[in-house]
Amino acid sequence: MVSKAPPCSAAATAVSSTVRQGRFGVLGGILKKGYSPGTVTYTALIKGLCLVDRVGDAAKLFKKMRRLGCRPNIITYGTLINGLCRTGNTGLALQLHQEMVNGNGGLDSKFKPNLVWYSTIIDGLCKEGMVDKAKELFLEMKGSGISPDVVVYSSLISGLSYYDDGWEEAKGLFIEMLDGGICPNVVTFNGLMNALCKVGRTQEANRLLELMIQRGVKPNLFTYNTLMDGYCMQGRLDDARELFFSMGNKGHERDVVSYNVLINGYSKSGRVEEGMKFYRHLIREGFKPTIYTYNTLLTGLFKERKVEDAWKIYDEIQANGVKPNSITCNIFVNGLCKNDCLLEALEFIKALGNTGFAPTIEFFNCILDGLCKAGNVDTAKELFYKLPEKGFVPTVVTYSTIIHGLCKEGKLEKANDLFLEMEEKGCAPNVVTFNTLLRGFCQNNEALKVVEFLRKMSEREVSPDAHTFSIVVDLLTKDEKYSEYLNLLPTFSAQGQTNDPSDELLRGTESVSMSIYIAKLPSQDVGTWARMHDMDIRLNISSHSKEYEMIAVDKNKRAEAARMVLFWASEVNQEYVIVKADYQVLVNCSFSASVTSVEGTGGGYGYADHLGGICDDVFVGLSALLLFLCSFLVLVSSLPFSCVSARGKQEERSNDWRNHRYYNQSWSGIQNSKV
DNA sequence: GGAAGATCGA
Repeated sequence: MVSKAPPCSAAATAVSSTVRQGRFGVLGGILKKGYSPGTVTYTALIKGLCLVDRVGDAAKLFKKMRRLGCRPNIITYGTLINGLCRTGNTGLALQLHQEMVNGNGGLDSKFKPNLVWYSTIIDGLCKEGMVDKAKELFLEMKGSGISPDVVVYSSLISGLSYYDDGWEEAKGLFIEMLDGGICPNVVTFNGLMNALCKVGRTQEANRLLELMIQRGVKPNLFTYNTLMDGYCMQGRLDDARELFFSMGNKGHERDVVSYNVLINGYSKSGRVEEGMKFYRHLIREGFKPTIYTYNTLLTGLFKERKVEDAWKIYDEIQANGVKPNSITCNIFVNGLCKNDCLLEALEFIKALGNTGFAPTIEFFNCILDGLCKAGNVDTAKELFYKLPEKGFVPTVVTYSTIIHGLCKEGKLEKANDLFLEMEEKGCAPNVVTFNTLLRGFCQNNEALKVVEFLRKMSEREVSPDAHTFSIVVDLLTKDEKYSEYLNLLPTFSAQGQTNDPSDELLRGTESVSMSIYIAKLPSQDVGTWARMHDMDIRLNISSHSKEYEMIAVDKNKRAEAARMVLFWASEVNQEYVIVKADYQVLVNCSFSASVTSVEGTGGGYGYADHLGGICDDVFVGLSALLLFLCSFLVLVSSLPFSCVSARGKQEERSNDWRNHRYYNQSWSGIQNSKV
């Protein structure tokens, strides 16, 4: 069917004005009267549907108009692309964009998108974390002769905060726009500050604040909330608090987000009581709490095992008319399971059924984990096998959870069987699955099994992570025969390794050293961790694995941080004795931090001397690890740090190592022991 | 004319 001439503009106007009110019956009326809608009418309808968030229907209508031979114009494309981007369907928007540029295989006319549409898609892509795609489009746009403006730059700069190292690129873009004569505005500054704060570079963010004031750009509420969150993430709660109270003086009243940020800071640092105080303050001041407020508080409460208080908060959510979301439900199910309130968790899920909330496989993963943690791995297995009947497809997480439960109870053979079963069913094991099994076998001193699974891992091209290394280190250091195992360790395939090997090596060694002492810390001692905020240490407590992960944000403070943590640990927990592995960590940290004056004797060397007295071959163990890392990277032929020295800024450090007597001594030891 | 920024879990 070919469309007739467009209907009279009066009809299109009627459609346009009524769709805005969401009255779509008008279209039916027009069709019944024998009018055939044209592009303008369709576009108006699509716009109306987008306005009331019925983007799916808008897309259907778009398809229909094309099927009926009515050609979309540039405004039709623009309207739909806008709607799709706004509702998190940027992938589809991108497809449309490409059709629009290429002319849909000759079916439709080609159009040249303008600045604002590029800006819309780039922003949408950034919001959905597809920053690489956004960068591609950015180049495409520049290639077609459109100069990006401050909005496009700002979108990209804030999008880059998705990546840990995004701040460097964000900074580059910032400089690029300055060079191009485009003035950054408050949004641009906020975006860059956020990228810096996300990785703990609050000092630089502060300098940026000064710069913006200098340039006459007035900071706003977003600026201060961003900075405050940066402080919180570093555990610098006192600074965050100070900023919170000083905001009023700077002419920016606090908003509910300011409260949320601070409450989140306290919750994450194991000081939920203080978070609660700010929550009460918020209510007293007449702010309306949001679901963020509650989710944050609940996370903190469950983390500190305050299940009763969590239920009280749940009542307050209802009382204050705030709508819980899927995150709230997840926090509850997870929190209850983790706090051994399995029955309550089941009740909770049952209650969710009445609210129309549909549990997902992730919910069952929580339940299964809860069952396993409570030592009911058999019940968990029963539930696990019932899931497919109910239409839930077990994921790699589901399998890994059960495998974890089995390993925990020493049922390693059954764990091994389930591994085979998951592969049979076509579910690919990931690094967590392997780590779980490896840990199980390590704890049982089954070195041959460890080697077998490392080999499987390499065959399936699953890249090991810091935990894998830490598990292997554990085996290497606790067993005298580590050099024998070392010869058995497979050489990992270089395929699938896209990262810069020297980067990987550095990350690997640093994470390993962290993991070692983390494993030795008293795991329930939240108070100790709270005292770390002066040290610029970002704390990430993973409730799932009940292990602590920490990153000293400032590399130069790592060694100091490690020392402090170890001594706190021995101070708080009388049973805690500093062992040789701890010294190893200190030495390793000192070197990796290039700190030269810890404990007076000169950084890592000082600890190395202590270490020498305790155990001469500790460095042999350390080098064994390095060698393992290197063989994994197929760098066996070169010295461990020769690849590192390729990076100019690490030159000094690698020399430190190579000249060090322990290092040389142990290196020759390893060379001899290698067949 | 339109487009951009901060807080929650796993």
